Amino acid sequence: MEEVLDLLKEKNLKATPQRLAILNYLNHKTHPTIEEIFEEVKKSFPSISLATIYKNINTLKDVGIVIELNPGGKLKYDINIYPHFHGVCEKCGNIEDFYDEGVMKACKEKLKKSMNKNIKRLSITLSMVCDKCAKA
Amino acid sequence: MEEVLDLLKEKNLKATPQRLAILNYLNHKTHPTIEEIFEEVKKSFPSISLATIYKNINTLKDVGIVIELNPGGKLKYDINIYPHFHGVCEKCGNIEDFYDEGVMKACKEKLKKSMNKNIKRLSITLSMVCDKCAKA
DNA sequence: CTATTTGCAAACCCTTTGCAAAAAT
DNA sequence: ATTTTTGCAAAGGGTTTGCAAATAG
Repeated sequence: MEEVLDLLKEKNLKATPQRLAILNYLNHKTHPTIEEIFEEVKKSFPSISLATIYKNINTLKDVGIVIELNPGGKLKYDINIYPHFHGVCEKCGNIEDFYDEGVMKACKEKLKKSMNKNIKRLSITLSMVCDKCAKA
Repeated sequence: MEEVLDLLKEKNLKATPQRLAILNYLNHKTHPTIEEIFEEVKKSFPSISLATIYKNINTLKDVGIVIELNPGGKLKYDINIYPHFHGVCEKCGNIEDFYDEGVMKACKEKLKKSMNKNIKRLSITLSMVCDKCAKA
C-alpha cells in the first residue's frame, strides 16, 4: 500500500479514504464495472456516492493509474501497473489478464519499427474462448 | 461496392439504401463518431433517424463488419476489413490506421504462444504523438 | 489556511425500445 | 408473402455538474 501513497503524491492527488478503498478494491478484483466498484466500496463507506466513484475513476484515468476497457457491454476498469494484455472471452465476456513482459516488449518493438514513431502506451486486447467456456 | 453486397448477403442482412450509405461513409471517412455518421448520411437521406444509425452500427458490429474504438472521449467506428492497428494521438485524440499484415501476424503468433489459446480477433491500440502535433 | 474532495440532487447527455408503416428478398 | 428495416417519439440508463460542507496536506 506504500507504493500507492507515493503514486498518488507523485500525481498530486490526495489520499482520501474513499480513493484508497477504490484503489484497494481494484487491486483485489480485476476489471470491475463502475457499479461493482460502487457496491463493494459502499460496504466500507455506506455513505459514499456514485458520483464519487465516477470522479475518482476519471481522475485516476487521467493520470494513467487506471485504464478503461471496452470489451463490449459495460466499461470495465483496471489498475495499470504491470505490462500485460487482455483476453476477452467471446462466450461469457470475462476478461483475463496475461502477464508476459517479453512478449509485450517484442510486439512493441515490431510495431514501433512498422509505424516509425514512439509508442507511449500499448494496449493489446484479443478475443478468445476461455477455459471454462471451452469445457462447456 | 460489389464486395459489400456479397458481405451483407453472407451475413443475411438486407441492403437498404440507408445501410449502404453508412457503409459507404465508413469507407471514406475513418473512425467517425455516431453523430458524424448521422450528420453525413443525413445529407443524402434527410429523413434518416439517429435510431437507424444506432441500429445499423449495432448489427454491423454484431456480425463483425464494423468495430468499435474507445480512444477516450466518444466511441468511434471503423470498417473491419484489412488487418491493421490503431494509433491514438495523445495530444489531439485522432486515430491513425497502420496497415502491416506481417507485424500483425507476428504479434498474433507471439501472443498465441504466450497464452496458449486460439485467438479469434486481435486488437492492438497504442498511444503516440501524431506528426501534426509533433511539429507544433 | 488553501486546495481538493465528497455527497447530494438535478441536469444532461447518449442509447435503446416499441410500434406501425415501408421496403427488401 | 415473409422478414427485416425504417423512423418517430418516448423511455431508459449511465455519467456529469454545481454547490456547500467536509477533509487532506
